[in-house]
Amino acid sequence: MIRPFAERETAWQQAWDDARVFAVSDDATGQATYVLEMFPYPSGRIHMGHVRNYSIGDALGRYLKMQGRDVLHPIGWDAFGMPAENAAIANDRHPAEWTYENIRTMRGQLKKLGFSYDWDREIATCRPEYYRFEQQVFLEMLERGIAYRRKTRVNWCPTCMTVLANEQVIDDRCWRSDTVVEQKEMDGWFLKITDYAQELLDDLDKLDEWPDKVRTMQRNWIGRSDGATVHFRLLDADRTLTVFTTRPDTLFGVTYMAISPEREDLYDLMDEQARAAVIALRDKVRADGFAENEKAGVPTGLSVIHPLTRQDIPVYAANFVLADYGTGAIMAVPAHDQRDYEFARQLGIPVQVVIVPPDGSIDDVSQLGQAYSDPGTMVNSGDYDGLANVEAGKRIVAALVDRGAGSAEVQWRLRDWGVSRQRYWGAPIPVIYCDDCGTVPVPVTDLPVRLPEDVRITGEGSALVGHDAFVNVDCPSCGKPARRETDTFDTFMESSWYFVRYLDPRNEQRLADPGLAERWMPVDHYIGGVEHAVLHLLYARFFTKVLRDLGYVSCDEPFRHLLTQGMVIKDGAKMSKSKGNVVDPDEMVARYGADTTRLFMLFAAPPEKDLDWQEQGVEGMARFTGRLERTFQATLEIAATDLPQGDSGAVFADLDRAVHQTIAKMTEDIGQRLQLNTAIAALMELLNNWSHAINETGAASSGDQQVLRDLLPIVPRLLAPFAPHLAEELWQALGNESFVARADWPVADPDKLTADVVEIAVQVNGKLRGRIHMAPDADKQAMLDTARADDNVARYLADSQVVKEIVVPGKLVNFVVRPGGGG
RNA sequence: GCGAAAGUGGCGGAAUUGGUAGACGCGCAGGAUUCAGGAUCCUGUGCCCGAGAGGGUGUGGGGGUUCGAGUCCCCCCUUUCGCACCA
Repeated sequence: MIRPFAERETAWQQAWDDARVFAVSDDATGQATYVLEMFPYPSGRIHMGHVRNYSIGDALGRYLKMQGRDVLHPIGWDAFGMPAENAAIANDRHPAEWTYENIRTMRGQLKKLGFSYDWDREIATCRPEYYRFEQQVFLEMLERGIAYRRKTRVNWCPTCMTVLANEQVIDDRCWRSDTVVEQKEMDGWFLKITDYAQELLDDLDKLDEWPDKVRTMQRNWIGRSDGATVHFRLLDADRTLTVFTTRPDTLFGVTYMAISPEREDLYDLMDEQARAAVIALRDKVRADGFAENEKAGVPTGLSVIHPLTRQDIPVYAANFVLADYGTGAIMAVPAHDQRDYEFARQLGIPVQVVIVPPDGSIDDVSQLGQAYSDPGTMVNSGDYDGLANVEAGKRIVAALVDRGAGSAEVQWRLRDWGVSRQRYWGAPIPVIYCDDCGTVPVPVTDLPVRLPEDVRITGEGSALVGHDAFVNVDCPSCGKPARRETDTFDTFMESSWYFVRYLDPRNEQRLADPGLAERWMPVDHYIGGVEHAVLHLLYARFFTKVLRDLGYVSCDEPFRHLLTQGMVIKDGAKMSKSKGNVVDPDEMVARYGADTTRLFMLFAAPPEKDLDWQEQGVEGMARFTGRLERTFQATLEIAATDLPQGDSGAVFADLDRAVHQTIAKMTEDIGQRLQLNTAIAALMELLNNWSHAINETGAASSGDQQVLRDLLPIVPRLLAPFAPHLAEELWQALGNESFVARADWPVADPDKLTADVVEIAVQVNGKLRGRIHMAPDADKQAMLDTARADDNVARYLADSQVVKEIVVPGKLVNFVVRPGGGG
C-alpha cells in the first residue's frame, strides 16, 4: 500500500529520526566521507536557494552512503551577525531570542524536506560552547603573533556602524548594507593572513577539484607580484622615497615620481603652497573614491636623485597612486606604462624611451601615442643598452643592491584580516586592557568570555560598551581594575572552522579530537554558492592552515572537492523579497511534497548552473512521481499473478537491458560527473520503457515476469538519493524491513550493458543516407556489405566511385565517393 | 580596459573520447477515455519543400582543419560573472 505523499513523508522523517539512520559513528569501518553544504544564516525562513543547495548535497550523501561509505553529513547555524541586531531594533526583541526562534522555524522546514543530516551534531555558533574554542584559538594565535592589534585606516560602514574587512568592501560599498564605505583611523585586531599568502597561493594548485573560476579569483585576490623596491634620495633632505616596481628594467626611463596625496609624512618637506595643493588633491580623491578615471596631479616642489644616473627627478602628487598598495609612491616611466604616460601628457612631463621592440618593427616608440609595455631591447640606458629588457632588469636590481639603493621584492595585494567589529551580536574578543599591564589575554581557564544577554539594543554603537558588569573587570595579571574589550569578532571567524567542530561537537575540552580530524578531514564534497569564492573560502583555508600549525588538524586544505551551485532564478531575476518573486519552500512541500520539490530542483538544471524556476516544471515532476507509483503498483500485481512458463519476449528482454544500462548511467552521472539532472532523466527514460512494456505489450510469460521481479527492488534504490520518502515507501511495499537509505546501491550486470542489435548510421560523403541494424561486434566487411544493400544508400553509390570507406564498429559507415565510374 | 565562462527548438536543457544533433522534461497539436472539466493513456512535434518515399537546411556570425565539427583552430559579435588605476 503506497500512502499519499503528505502522510508518507512525515512518517518516514519520523522513522529516520527514531532509528537515527543518519547518525554516523566515529569508529565505523567504512571509508570516511564528509559531505557538507555551507551552513545557513538563521535569517527567518528557508528559501529555494537553500533547498537547492541541500538537495544537491543530500543526493550525493545518500548515494555515497548506499555505496557503503561512512558519510558524515552535518548541519548547523551561522548564528551571529547584523540582521539579528537590526531585527532587535525594529521589533524590540533580543537578538538571541530572534535567532533561536529562527533556528527553530528553519530546523522544522529542513526536517520537512527530509534531508539526511546527523542532527546529533547540530551546532549554533552563537552558543558559548561553540565560540569558546574560537576564543581559545585566538589566544593561541596571539601567543604566536598571528593575531595582533594596531591602529590603522579602516573601512567603516556608517549604516552597520562597524569596521569591515577589505574582502567585505565591494566597489567601495558595504557587502551587506550597500552603503558607501568611509575611511577611519581606528584600533583593531588583525590576523596575519599575509604570513600565509604564499602557501594560500601555492596550494591553489593542489585544489584540482575546485572550479577554475574560484581558484583564479583567489589567485587575483592574493595578488602576488614580483619586482623590486628602489630607494630614491630626496634632494635637500636626509630622507628617501622608496617605491615598488615590477619593471626595474625601465629605471632609466623614469622622468618623474608620483606619490599618493595621502602620504602625509612628506607634507613637512613641502612649501606652504605645494602642501595646500596636495591637501586639496587628497580631499578630492577621498570624495571621488576611485570612480574618477581622469589623471590629475600637482607638483610637490620636491625632487629626488636617480640612484644610477644621479639626475634630479621631480615629485608629483597624483590621484592614481594608491595609498595602501606598495609604498604609496611610484617611479613613473611614461614611455612604458600607460597610466604614467597619460599623467605625463596631462602635465607636460617629458617621456624617455628606454625599450624598443626587438625586431626593430618600431624604431621610435615615442611616436606610438601610447606607452610601450611589451618586451624589447634596451636603449638610452647606459651600460645596459642592447640587452634584452628582462636580463637588463636583473642586472639593474643587482646594481641597486650593490649601491644599497634597492632590492628584489615581492608585493601582495592581500592585506591582513581585520576581525574587530563594533557590534554586540558576535563572539567577544577575549582580551582585557589594563593601565599598568597593557593588553592582557584572558586566561584560557576563564573561557568562555560570555556575551552578556542583559542588554538593550539601540543601534547607537555596540551594546557592550555601556555594559558595566561586562566591561569593568580586574586585570588577570595584576588584579587592578581594568577594561574588557568590547569589540566582537567578525562573523566570518565562526564560519572559518565550523566544519572541524562538527567532528566533535560535544567535546568540552578541545575544539576537536585530533584523531577525529585525521579521520574525517578534509571535507570531501563542499557545496555552496559562488558568492563565497573569496571571502569565506579564503578565510576557511587560512584558518585550516593555522589550525594545522596549532596541532588541531593534520590537513593543509579544508575542502577537497568544491561544487559552486548556481542561483535560483524566477522571471529572469534571482529570487528575493524585494523583487517579489520568491517561492516559499513550505508551500511547495505542502502542494507537491518534498520528493517532487527536490526532484524538480535537481532535474531542472545541472548543479553548477543557474536554475530557472517554472511552476509547470514542478507539475511535470509530480506527473513523474505519480506515474512511477502507479507503474510500481501495477508491476507488483503482475509479479504476484500466475503466468505460463516461457522465456521473456523481446520487449521485456530490452527492458531488462535498459534497467542495467540505467544503473550504469546513473552511477556514473552521480558518482563521477555530478550531473544529477541527467541521472534523473535516465530514470525517467527507464520508467517510459517499463510502463510501455507493461501497458502496450503486457507480461505474457514467466520470463517476462522474472524481468519485472528483478526490476522491482532496483527502482527504489535508484530513486533513493533524489526522492527518499517515496523510495522508502516502495522499498517497504516490497516487504523490506530495513531502510532503503541503508541499502546497497545496485550494480549493473556487465553482460546486460550491450544490446544484441545496434543501429548504425550510413553516410555518403558525410551525409546521413541510411540506417542499418546489426550486432555491435559485426565485422567491417559485413557492415560495408549491409550498408551497400540499403536501397537509399545504393542510390547514392550507383553512379559514383567509392574512393574511401570509413567504418567505426558499432557506430557508423561513411562512403567517400566522387561522381562517375561505377563503385 | 583585463580575466573567465557561456551562446543548441517556442522554453528548461542533453549530446562524456571529433562519429546518427535536440535525450529527458515543459509547452503545443491530434486521438482515446469522460455528461463535462480535471486527471490518465496513446501519437506527433527544429525549420523549409513533399501526399509519401525522401530531399534541403540547421548548434551566435565568418573562415579553416577533417571522410566527418555543437565538439578542434583563427577572427568577430552578444550575454553573464569576476577584477578594475595593484605600479
